[in-house]
Amino acid sequence: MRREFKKKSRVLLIDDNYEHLAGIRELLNLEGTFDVVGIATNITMGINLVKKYQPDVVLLDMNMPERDGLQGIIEINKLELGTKILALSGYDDADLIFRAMKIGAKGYVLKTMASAQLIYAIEEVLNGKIYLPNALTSRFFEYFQKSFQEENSRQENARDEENLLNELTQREEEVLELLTQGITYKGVANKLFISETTVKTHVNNIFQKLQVNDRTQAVLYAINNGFLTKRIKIAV
Amino acid sequence: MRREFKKKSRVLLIDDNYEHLAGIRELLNLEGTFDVVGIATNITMGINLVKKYQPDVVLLDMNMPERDGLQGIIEINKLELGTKILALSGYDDADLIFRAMKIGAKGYVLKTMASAQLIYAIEEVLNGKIYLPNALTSRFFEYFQKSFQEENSRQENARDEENLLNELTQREEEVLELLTQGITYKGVANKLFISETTVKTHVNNIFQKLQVNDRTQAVLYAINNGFLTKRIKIAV
DNA sequence: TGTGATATAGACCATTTGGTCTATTAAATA
DNA sequence: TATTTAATAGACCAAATGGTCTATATCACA
Repeated sequence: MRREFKKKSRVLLIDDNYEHLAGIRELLNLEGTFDVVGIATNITMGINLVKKYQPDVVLLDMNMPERDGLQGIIEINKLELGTKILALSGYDDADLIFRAMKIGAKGYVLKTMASAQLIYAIEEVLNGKIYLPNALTSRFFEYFQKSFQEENSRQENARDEENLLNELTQREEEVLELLTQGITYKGVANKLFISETTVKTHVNNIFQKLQVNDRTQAVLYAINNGFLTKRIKIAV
Repeated sequence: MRREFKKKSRVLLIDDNYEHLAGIRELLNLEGTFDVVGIATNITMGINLVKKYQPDVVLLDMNMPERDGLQGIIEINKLELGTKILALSGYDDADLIFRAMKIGAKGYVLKTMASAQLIYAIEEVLNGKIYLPNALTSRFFEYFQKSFQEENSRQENARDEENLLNELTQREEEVLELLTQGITYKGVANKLFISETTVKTHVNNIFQKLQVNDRTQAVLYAINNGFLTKRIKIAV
Protein backbone atom coordinates (compact mmCIF):
# COMPACT_ATOMS: atom_id res chain seq x y z
CA MET A 1 0.00 0.00 0.00
CA ARG A 2 1.33 3.37 -0.98
CA ARG A 3 1.62 6.09 1.55
CA GLU A 4 1.72 9.78 0.67
CA PHE A 5 4.75 11.57 2.00
CA LYS A 6 3.27 15.00 2.02
CA LYS A 7 -0.03 15.27 3.72
CA LYS A 8 -2.58 17.13 1.66
CA SER A 9 -4.13 20.26 3.11
CA ARG A 10 -7.82 19.95 3.79
CA VAL A 11 -9.85 22.72 2.21
CA LEU A 12 -13.52 23.63 2.55
CA LEU A 13 -15.31 25.93 0.13
CA ILE A 14 -18.29 28.12 0.96
CA ASP A 15 -19.83 30.15 -1.85
CA ASP A 16 -23.41 30.57 -2.97
CA ASN A 17 -22.37 30.56 -6.61
CA TYR A 18 -22.18 26.91 -7.51
CA GLU A 19 -20.36 27.54 -10.78
CA HIS A 20 -17.60 29.33 -8.99
CA LEU A 21 -17.52 26.70 -6.30
CA ALA A 22 -17.04 23.94 -8.85
CA GLY A 23 -14.39 25.95 -10.63
CA ILE A 24 -12.28 26.37 -7.53
CA ARG A 25 -12.69 22.74 -6.59
CA GLU A 26 -11.47 21.75 -10.00
CA LEU A 27 -8.52 24.10 -9.72
CA LEU A 28 -7.50 22.84 -6.30
CA ASN A 29 -7.89 19.20 -7.28
CA LEU A 30 -5.68 19.74 -10.28
CA GLU A 31 -3.07 21.36 -8.12
CA GLY A 32 -2.74 18.08 -6.27
CA THR A 33 -1.60 19.35 -2.88
CA PHE A 34 -5.10 20.13 -1.70
CA ASP A 35 -7.94 17.94 -0.63
CA VAL A 36 -11.31 19.63 -0.99
CA VAL A 37 -13.15 17.97 1.87
CA GLY A 38 -16.45 19.74 1.32
CA ILE A 39 -18.39 22.44 -0.40
CA ALA A 40 -21.32 24.48 0.83
CA THR A 41 -23.58 27.07 -0.76
CA ASN A 42 -24.56 28.83 2.44
CA ILE A 43 -23.12 29.69 5.83
CA THR A 44 -25.22 27.34 7.90
CA MET A 45 -24.29 24.35 5.79
CA GLY A 46 -20.69 25.55 5.76
CA ILE A 47 -20.48 25.73 9.55
CA ASN A 48 -21.79 22.20 9.84
CA LEU A 49 -19.20 20.92 7.41
CA VAL A 50 -16.45 22.76 9.30
CA LYS A 51 -17.54 20.99 12.49
CA LYS A 52 -17.69 17.66 10.69
CA TYR A 53 -14.49 17.75 8.66
CA GLN A 54 -12.34 20.23 10.58
CA PRO A 55 -10.56 21.54 7.48
CA ASP A 56 -7.21 23.35 7.62
CA VAL A 57 -8.52 26.25 5.63
CA VAL A 58 -11.91 27.58 4.56
CA LEU A 59 -12.41 29.69 1.45
CA LEU A 60 -15.35 31.82 2.38
CA ASP A 61 -17.30 34.00 0.00
CA MET A 62 -18.11 37.36 1.60
CA ASN A 63 -21.05 38.35 -0.55
CA MET A 64 -23.78 35.96 0.34
CA PRO A 65 -27.44 36.62 1.07
CA GLU A 66 -28.97 36.16 4.53
CA ARG A 67 -26.16 35.53 6.95
CA ASP A 68 -23.20 37.26 5.41
CA GLY A 69 -19.60 36.25 5.25
CA LEU A 70 -18.52 38.31 8.25
CA GLN A 71 -20.90 36.41 10.43
CA GLY A 72 -19.46 33.23 8.98
CA ILE A 73 -15.93 34.22 10.00
CA ILE A 74 -17.08 34.95 13.51
CA GLU A 75 -18.90 31.67 13.89
CA ILE A 76 -16.13 29.54 12.46
CA ASN A 77 -13.60 31.20 14.74
CA LYS A 78 -15.93 30.68 17.66
CA LEU A 79 -15.60 26.94 17.13
CA GLU A 80 -11.93 27.33 18.03
CA LEU A 81 -10.75 24.56 15.73
CA GLY A 82 -7.84 26.62 14.48
CA THR A 83 -9.41 26.78 11.05
CA LYS A 84 -7.79 29.45 8.89
CA ILE A 85 -10.21 31.53 6.92
CA LEU A 86 -9.45 33.04 3.55
CA ALA A 87 -12.09 35.57 2.60
CA LEU A 88 -13.20 35.64 -1.01
CA SER A 89 -15.00 38.49 -2.65
CA GLY A 90 -15.90 39.98 -5.98
CA TYR A 91 -15.29 43.51 -4.79
CA ASP A 92 -12.44 45.34 -3.13
CA ASP A 93 -14.80 47.02 -0.68
CA ALA A 94 -12.55 48.71 1.88
CA ASP A 95 -15.01 48.44 4.72
CA LEU A 96 -15.53 44.75 4.09
CA ILE A 97 -11.81 44.06 3.85
CA PHE A 98 -11.19 45.95 7.06
CA ARG A 99 -13.92 44.20 8.96
CA ALA A 100 -12.99 40.77 7.67
CA MET A 101 -9.38 41.19 8.77
CA LYS A 102 -10.47 42.71 12.05
CA ILE A 103 -12.56 39.73 13.03
CA GLY A 104 -9.83 37.31 12.18
CA ALA A 105 -9.74 36.38 8.48
CA LYS A 106 -6.21 35.28 7.58
CA GLY A 107 -6.45 36.71 4.13
CA TYR A 108 -8.67 38.30 1.54
CA VAL A 109 -8.57 37.60 -2.17
CA LEU A 110 -10.58 38.81 -5.11
CA LYS A 111 -12.42 36.41 -7.35
CA THR A 112 -10.92 38.17 -10.33
CA MET A 113 -7.42 37.18 -9.28
CA ALA A 114 -5.37 34.68 -11.28
CA SER A 115 -5.55 31.06 -10.17
CA ALA A 116 -1.88 30.95 -9.36
CA GLN A 117 -2.31 33.83 -6.96
CA LEU A 118 -5.22 32.12 -5.25
CA ILE A 119 -3.13 29.01 -4.76
CA TYR A 120 -0.30 31.12 -3.40
CA ALA A 121 -2.68 32.87 -1.03
CA ILE A 122 -3.98 29.57 0.33
CA GLU A 123 -0.46 28.31 0.86
CA GLU A 124 0.58 31.45 2.69
CA VAL A 125 -2.42 31.25 4.94
CA LEU A 126 -1.77 27.57 5.60
CA ASN A 127 1.75 28.51 6.63
CA GLY A 128 0.33 30.73 9.32
CA LYS A 129 0.82 33.95 7.44
CA ILE A 130 -1.55 36.71 6.56
CA TYR A 131 -2.13 37.16 2.86
CA LEU A 132 -3.43 40.36 1.33
CA PRO A 133 -2.66 41.37 -2.25
CA ASN A 134 -0.87 44.71 -2.45
CA ALA A 135 -3.85 46.49 -3.91
CA LEU A 136 -6.05 45.36 -1.04
CA THR A 137 -3.41 46.20 1.52
CA SER A 138 -3.53 49.77 0.26
CA ARG A 139 -7.31 49.85 0.46
CA PHE A 140 -7.07 48.39 3.93
CA PHE A 141 -4.69 51.03 5.19
CA GLU A 142 -6.63 53.89 3.66
CA TYR A 143 -9.66 52.74 5.53
CA PHE A 144 -7.69 51.92 8.64
CA GLN A 145 -6.19 55.38 8.90
CA LYS A 146 -9.39 57.12 7.99
CA SER A 147 -11.34 55.23 10.59
CA PHE A 148 -8.81 56.06 13.25
CA GLN A 149 -8.70 59.75 12.43
CA GLU A 150 -11.63 60.50 14.66
CA GLU A 151 -10.20 58.52 17.50
CA ASN A 152 -6.86 60.20 17.02
CA SER A 153 -8.26 63.67 17.33
CA ARG A 154 -10.32 62.53 20.26
CA GLN A 155 -7.23 61.16 21.96
CA GLU A 156 -5.44 64.39 21.31
CA ASN A 157 -8.30 66.13 23.05
CA ALA A 158 -7.88 63.70 25.89
CA ARG A 159 -4.34 65.00 26.30
CA ASP A 160 -5.37 68.58 25.73
CA GLU A 161 -5.22 71.41 28.19
CA GLU A 162 -8.90 71.97 27.50
CA ASN A 163 -9.70 68.57 28.92
CA LEU A 164 -11.48 69.42 32.13
CA LEU A 165 -10.38 66.11 33.61
CA ASN A 166 -6.95 67.61 34.04
CA GLU A 167 -8.35 70.06 36.57
CA LEU A 168 -9.17 67.23 38.95
CA THR A 169 -7.01 66.58 41.94
CA GLN A 170 -5.75 63.10 42.65
CA ARG A 171 -8.37 62.44 45.27
CA GLU A 172 -11.11 63.67 42.99
CA GLU A 173 -9.90 61.27 40.34
CA GLU A 174 -10.15 58.41 42.80
CA VAL A 175 -13.68 59.41 43.65
CA LEU A 176 -14.61 59.74 39.99
CA GLU A 177 -13.11 56.33 39.31
CA LEU A 178 -15.47 54.85 41.87
CA LEU A 179 -18.43 56.88 40.60
CA THR A 180 -17.90 55.35 37.18
CA GLN A 181 -18.53 52.00 38.78
CA GLY A 182 -21.93 53.07 39.96
CA ILE A 183 -21.05 53.10 43.65
CA THR A 184 -23.05 55.20 46.13
CA TYR A 185 -21.60 57.90 48.34
CA LYS A 186 -21.67 55.48 51.23
CA GLY A 187 -19.80 52.90 49.20
CA VAL A 188 -17.17 55.38 48.10
CA ALA A 189 -16.79 56.60 51.67
CA ASN A 190 -16.15 53.07 52.88
CA LYS A 191 -13.68 52.30 50.12
CA LEU A 192 -11.68 55.45 50.70
CA PHE A 193 -12.03 55.44 54.50
CA ILE A 194 -13.48 58.93 54.58
CA SER A 195 -16.85 60.26 55.60
CA GLU A 196 -19.84 60.41 53.29
CA THR A 197 -19.84 64.19 53.56
CA THR A 198 -16.31 64.37 52.28
CA VAL A 199 -17.27 62.25 49.33
CA LYS A 200 -20.10 64.65 48.62
CA THR A 201 -17.73 67.57 48.78
CA HIS A 202 -15.40 65.92 46.32
CA VAL A 203 -18.26 65.01 44.05
CA ASN A 204 -19.54 68.55 44.07
CA ASN A 205 -16.10 69.82 43.16
CA ILE A 206 -15.89 67.27 40.39
CA PHE A 207 -19.24 68.40 38.99
CA GLN A 208 -18.16 72.00 38.99
CA LYS A 209 -14.85 71.24 37.35
CA LEU A 210 -16.41 69.05 34.68
CA GLN A 211 -19.32 71.45 34.31
CA VAL A 212 -21.97 68.79 34.75
CA ASN A 213 -24.96 68.40 37.04
CA ASP A 214 -25.07 64.75 37.99
CA ARG A 215 -23.08 61.55 38.17
CA THR A 216 -24.35 60.13 34.93
CA GLN A 217 -23.08 63.13 33.02
CA ALA A 218 -19.83 63.02 34.95
CA VAL A 219 -19.35 59.37 34.07
CA LEU A 220 -20.13 60.04 30.43
CA TYR A 221 -17.72 62.96 30.37
CA ALA A 222 -15.05 60.80 31.91
CA ILE A 223 -15.51 58.00 29.42
CA ASN A 224 -15.61 60.34 26.46
CA ASN A 225 -12.54 62.27 27.48
CA GLY A 226 -9.89 59.71 28.06
CA PHE A 227 -10.52 58.84 31.69
CA LEU A 228 -10.28 55.12 32.27
CA THR A 229 -8.30 54.76 29.09
CA LYS A 230 -6.80 51.57 30.38
CA ARG A 231 -10.15 49.88 30.73
CA ILE A 232 -12.23 51.58 28.15
CA LYS A 233 -11.64 53.60 25.06
CA ILE A 234 -13.70 55.19 22.39
CA ALA A 235 -13.24 53.79 18.94
CA VAL A 236 -14.57 54.17 15.44
CA MET B 1 20.17 79.06 -17.65
CA ARG B 2 19.15 75.43 -17.41
CA ARG B 3 15.82 74.46 -16.05
CA GLU B 4 15.03 71.05 -14.56
CA PHE B 5 12.14 69.30 -16.22
CA LYS B 6 11.26 67.01 -13.38
CA LYS B 7 10.73 68.72 -10.09
CA LYS B 8 12.70 67.11 -7.31
CA SER B 9 10.85 65.81 -4.29
CA ARG B 10 11.63 67.69 -1.14
CA VAL B 11 12.73 65.44 1.70
CA LEU B 12 13.36 66.17 5.37
CA LEU B 13 15.29 63.82 7.65
CA ILE B 14 14.82 63.50 11.40
CA ASP B 15 17.10 61.10 13.27
CA ASP B 16 19.14 61.51 16.40
CA ASN B 17 21.97 59.45 14.93
CA TYR B 18 23.97 61.91 12.89
CA GLU B 19 25.99 59.22 11.11
CA HIS B 20 22.83 57.62 9.85
CA LEU B 21 21.39 60.98 8.93
CA ALA B 22 24.42 61.86 6.84
CA GLY B 23 24.35 58.44 5.19
CA ILE B 24 20.77 58.81 4.05
CA ARG B 25 21.35 62.33 2.84
CA GLU B 26 24.27 61.09 0.80
CA LEU B 27 22.17 58.27 -0.61
CA LEU B 28 19.30 60.53 -1.57
CA ASN B 29 21.56 63.17 -3.09
CA LEU B 30 23.24 60.52 -5.22
CA GLU B 31 19.88 59.30 -6.38
CA GLY B 32 19.29 62.69 -7.93
CA THR B 33 15.51 62.84 -7.81
CA PHE B 34 15.42 64.01 -4.22
CA ASP B 35 16.23 67.29 -2.65
CA VAL B 36 17.13 66.98 1.01
CA VAL B 37 15.84 70.30 2.28
CA GLY B 38 16.83 69.80 5.87
CA ILE B 39 18.06 67.46 8.59
CA ALA B 40 17.26 67.47 12.28
CA THR B 41 18.51 65.44 15.21
CA ASN B 42 15.46 65.87 17.39
CA ILE B 43 11.71 66.24 17.07
CA THR B 44 11.45 69.86 18.10
CA MET B 45 14.01 70.96 15.56
CA GLY B 46 12.36 68.69 12.99
CA ILE B 47 8.94 70.24 13.49
CA ASN B 48 10.37 73.70 13.00
CA LEU B 49 12.05 72.67 9.77
CA VAL B 50 8.82 71.10 8.55
CA LYS B 51 7.04 74.39 9.14
CA LYS B 52 9.82 76.30 7.42
CA TYR B 53 10.49 74.15 4.37
CA GLN B 54 7.19 72.27 3.97
CA PRO B 55 8.80 69.11 2.57
CA ASP B 56 6.87 66.53 0.55
CA VAL B 57 8.03 63.71 2.76
CA VAL B 58 9.67 63.34 6.16
CA LEU B 59 11.80 60.36 7.11
CA LEU B 60 11.25 60.13 10.82
CA ASP B 61 13.23 57.94 13.18
CA MET B 62 10.95 56.28 15.72
CA ASN B 63 13.50 55.52 18.38
CA MET B 64 14.51 58.84 19.77
CA PRO B 65 14.93 59.97 23.35
CA GLU B 66 12.64 62.51 24.99
CA ARG B 67 9.75 63.13 22.66
CA ASP B 68 9.42 59.96 20.67
CA GLY B 69 8.66 59.42 17.04
CA LEU B 70 4.95 58.76 17.56
CA GLN B 71 4.54 62.18 19.05
CA GLY B 72 6.42 63.55 16.06
CA ILE B 73 3.97 61.97 13.64
CA ILE B 74 1.05 63.43 15.52
CA GLU B 75 2.52 66.90 15.60
CA ILE B 76 3.55 66.97 11.98
CA ASN B 77 0.11 65.79 10.91
CA LYS B 78 -1.44 68.42 13.12
CA LEU B 79 0.23 71.08 10.99
CA GLU B 80 -1.94 69.87 8.11
CA LEU B 81 0.63 70.61 5.44
CA GLY B 82 -0.03 67.31 3.68
CA THR B 83 3.45 66.15 4.61
CA LYS B 84 3.82 62.40 4.12
CA ILE B 85 5.63 60.65 6.91
CA LEU B 86 7.78 57.58 6.45
CA ALA B 87 8.63 56.03 9.80
CA LEU B 88 12.12 54.69 10.23
CA SER B 89 13.17 52.25 12.90
CA GLY B 90 15.84 49.81 13.87
CA TYR B 91 13.35 47.29 15.21
CA ASP B 92 10.27 45.57 13.86
CA ASP B 93 8.36 46.21 17.07
CA ALA B 94 4.75 45.23 16.31
CA ASP B 95 3.23 47.67 18.75
CA LEU B 96 5.26 50.54 17.37
CA ILE B 97 4.42 49.66 13.77
CA PHE B 98 0.75 49.41 14.62
CA ARG B 99 0.66 52.70 16.45
CA ALA B 100 2.67 54.53 13.83
CA MET B 101 0.31 53.41 11.07
CA LYS B 102 -2.68 54.13 13.23
CA ILE B 103 -1.77 57.74 13.79
CA GLY B 104 -1.10 58.31 10.12
CA ALA B 105 2.39 57.29 9.03
CA LYS B 106 2.34 56.50 5.33
CA GLY B 107 4.94 53.82 5.67
CA TYR B 108 7.40 52.10 7.96
CA VAL B 109 10.84 50.89 6.97
CA LEU B 110 13.66 49.27 8.86
CA LYS B 111 17.10 50.82 8.97
CA THR B 112 18.55 47.47 8.04
CA MET B 113 16.78 47.50 4.69
CA ALA B 114 18.68 47.86 1.44
CA SER B 115 19.08 51.37 0.05
CA ALA B 116 17.13 50.52 -3.07
CA GLN B 117 14.17 49.48 -0.95
CA LEU B 118 14.30 52.69 1.02
CA ILE B 119 14.24 54.69 -2.18
CA TYR B 120 11.35 52.61 -3.44
CA ALA B 121 9.48 53.16 -0.18
CA ILE B 122 9.93 56.92 -0.41
CA GLU B 123 8.69 56.93 -3.98
CA GLU B 124 5.63 54.88 -3.13
CA VAL B 125 4.77 57.19 -0.27
CA LEU B 126 5.27 60.23 -2.47
CA ASN B 127 2.84 58.69 -4.93
CA GLY B 128 0.21 58.67 -2.24
CA LYS B 129 0.53 55.00 -1.43
CA ILE B 130 1.14 53.21 1.80
CA TYR B 131 4.39 51.32 1.96
CA LEU B 132 5.03 48.48 4.36
CA PRO B 133 7.54 45.71 3.62
CA ASN B 134 5.91 42.28 3.62
CA ALA B 135 7.57 41.20 6.82
CA LEU B 136 6.25 44.26 8.64
CA THR B 137 2.80 43.84 7.14
CA SER B 138 2.66 40.41 8.73
CA ARG B 139 3.77 41.77 12.08
CA PHE B 140 1.19 44.50 11.73
CA PHE B 141 -1.66 42.10 11.11
CA GLU B 142 -0.67 39.76 13.90
CA TYR B 143 -0.86 42.65 16.27
CA PHE B 144 -3.96 44.08 14.66
CA GLN B 145 -5.92 40.88 15.01
CA LYS B 146 -4.65 40.17 18.47
CA SER B 147 -5.58 43.59 19.70
CA PHE B 148 -9.06 43.28 18.29
CA GLN B 149 -9.70 39.87 19.78
CA GLU B 150 -11.03 41.29 23.01
CA GLU B 151 -13.28 43.68 21.21
CA ASN B 152 -14.49 40.88 18.99
CA SER B 153 -15.55 38.67 21.84
CA ARG B 154 -17.18 41.65 23.46
CA GLN B 155 -19.09 42.41 20.31
CA GLU B 156 -20.17 38.81 20.08
CA ASN B 157 -21.54 39.18 23.56
CA ALA B 158 -23.34 42.26 22.39
CA ARG B 159 -25.18 40.15 19.86
CA ASP B 160 -25.67 37.26 22.25
CA GLU B 161 -28.92 35.97 23.56
CA GLU B 162 -27.47 36.47 27.01
CA ASN B 163 -27.28 40.19 26.40
CA LEU B 164 -29.86 41.55 28.77
CA LEU B 165 -30.34 44.57 26.54
CA ASN B 166 -32.30 42.33 24.20
CA GLU B 167 -34.97 41.94 26.86
CA LEU B 168 -35.84 45.62 26.65
CA THR B 169 -38.95 46.76 24.85
CA GLN B 170 -38.74 49.52 22.30
CA ARG B 171 -40.02 52.12 24.69
CA GLU B 172 -37.59 51.01 27.36
CA GLU B 173 -34.77 51.41 24.87
CA GLU B 174 -35.87 54.96 24.16
CA VAL B 175 -35.89 55.72 27.85
CA LEU B 176 -32.48 54.13 28.33
CA GLU B 177 -31.14 56.12 25.41
CA LEU B 178 -32.17 59.30 27.19
CA LEU B 179 -30.85 58.07 30.53
CA THR B 180 -27.43 57.63 28.92
CA GLN B 181 -27.50 61.33 28.23
CA GLY B 182 -27.89 62.12 31.88
CA ILE B 183 -31.42 63.45 31.63
CA THR B 184 -33.74 63.49 34.65
CA TYR B 185 -37.10 61.74 34.84
CA LYS B 186 -38.77 65.04 34.24
CA GLY B 187 -36.66 65.67 31.18
CA VAL B 188 -37.36 62.22 29.77
CA ALA B 189 -41.06 62.67 30.44
CA ASN B 190 -41.08 65.91 28.48
CA LYS B 191 -39.13 64.48 25.59
CA LEU B 192 -41.35 61.45 25.27
CA PHE B 193 -44.60 63.26 26.07
CA ILE B 194 -45.49 60.90 28.90
CA SER B 195 -45.82 61.42 32.63
CA GLU B 196 -42.91 61.29 35.03
CA THR B 197 -44.48 58.30 36.72
CA THR B 198 -44.47 56.36 33.49
CA VAL B 199 -40.81 57.12 33.03
CA LYS B 200 -40.18 55.79 36.49
CA THR B 201 -42.08 52.64 35.69
CA HIS B 202 -40.01 52.12 32.57
CA VAL B 203 -36.79 52.83 34.42
CA ASN B 204 -37.68 50.35 37.11
CA ASN B 205 -38.36 47.72 34.49
CA ILE B 206 -35.06 48.51 32.82
CA PHE B 207 -33.19 48.11 36.10
CA GLN B 208 -34.80 44.76 36.73
CA LYS B 209 -34.10 43.52 33.24
CA LEU B 210 -30.49 44.67 33.31
CA GLN B 211 -30.10 43.52 36.91
CA VAL B 212 -28.73 46.82 38.12
CA ASN B 213 -29.70 49.21 40.90
CA ASP B 214 -29.23 52.68 39.51
CA ARG B 215 -28.87 54.71 36.35
CA THR B 216 -25.11 54.88 36.42
CA GLN B 217 -24.87 51.12 36.38
CA ALA B 218 -27.54 50.94 33.71
CA VAL B 219 -25.63 53.41 31.53
CA LEU B 220 -22.40 51.49 32.04
CA TYR B 221 -24.11 48.22 31.21
CA ALA B 222 -25.53 49.77 28.08
CA ILE B 223 -22.19 51.14 26.95
CA ASN B 224 -20.36 47.92 27.67
CA ASN B 225 -22.87 45.73 25.94
CA GLY B 226 -23.31 47.20 22.54
CA PHE B 227 -25.99 49.77 23.18
CA LEU B 228 -25.23 53.01 21.38
CA THR B 229 -22.86 51.16 19.11
CA LYS B 230 -23.29 53.81 16.50
CA ARG B 231 -22.00 56.55 18.76
CA ILE B 232 -19.65 54.76 21.04
CA LYS B 233 -17.86 51.49 21.12
CA ILE B 234 -15.49 49.72 23.39
CA ALA B 235 -12.05 49.01 22.03
CA VAL B 236 -8.73 47.60 23.09
C1' DT C 1 5.25 83.89 57.61
C1' DG C 2 1.35 83.76 55.08
C1' DT C 3 -1.15 82.41 51.01
C1' DG C 4 -3.23 78.93 48.24
C1' DA C 5 -4.42 74.36 47.25
C1' DT C 6 -5.98 69.99 48.99
C1' DA C 7 -8.41 66.86 51.87
C1' DT C 8 -11.30 66.47 55.40
C1' DA C 9 -16.12 67.00 57.48
C1' DG C 10 -20.57 68.89 59.55
C1' DA C 11 -25.31 71.12 58.94
C1' DC C 12 -29.38 71.93 56.44
C1' DC C 13 -32.54 71.39 52.81
C1' DA C 14 -34.77 70.64 48.29
C1' DT C 15 -34.90 67.56 44.65
C1' DT C 16 -34.28 63.29 42.53
C1' DT C 17 -34.16 58.67 42.56
C1' DG C 18 -35.55 54.05 43.38
C1' DG C 19 -39.01 50.45 45.32
C1' DT C 20 -43.49 48.63 45.59
C1' DC C 21 -48.16 48.10 44.63
C1' DT C 22 -52.16 48.85 41.96
C1' DA C 23 -54.72 49.86 37.74
C1' DT C 24 -56.29 50.97 32.90
C1' DT C 25 -55.98 50.59 27.92
C1' DA C 26 -54.54 48.81 23.47
C1' DA C 27 -52.43 45.46 20.77
C1' DA C 28 -50.83 41.04 19.86
C1' DT C 29 -51.28 36.28 20.18
C1' DA C 30 -52.66 31.77 21.60
C1' DT D 1 -62.33 34.77 22.88
C1' DA D 2 -59.07 34.67 26.55
C1' DT D 3 -54.51 35.70 27.78
C1' DT D 4 -50.27 38.01 27.56
C1' DT D 5 -47.39 41.96 26.67
C1' DA D 6 -46.56 46.76 26.34
C1' DA D 7 -47.42 51.37 27.56
C1' DT D 8 -49.53 54.30 30.42
C1' DA D 9 -50.06 56.42 35.23
C1' DG D 10 -51.20 57.30 40.28
C1' DA D 11 -49.93 56.89 45.40
C1' DC D 12 -46.72 56.52 48.96
C1' DC D 13 -42.35 56.27 51.04
C1' DA D 14 -37.42 55.66 52.01
C1' DA D 15 -32.96 56.52 50.40
C1' DA D 16 -29.72 58.85 47.64
C1' DT D 17 -28.31 62.84 45.43
C1' DG D 18 -27.06 67.57 44.74
C1' DG D 19 -26.40 72.58 46.44
C1' DT D 20 -24.59 75.74 49.60
C1' DC D 21 -22.14 77.41 53.37
C1' DT D 22 -18.83 76.90 56.93
C1' DA D 23 -14.67 75.12 59.07
C1' DT D 24 -10.24 72.71 60.18
C1' DA D 25 -5.63 70.53 59.29
C1' DT D 26 -1.72 69.85 56.13
C1' DC D 27 1.43 70.85 52.99
C1' DA D 28 3.85 73.32 49.56
C1' DC D 29 5.63 77.33 47.98
C1' DA D 30 6.41 82.19 47.52
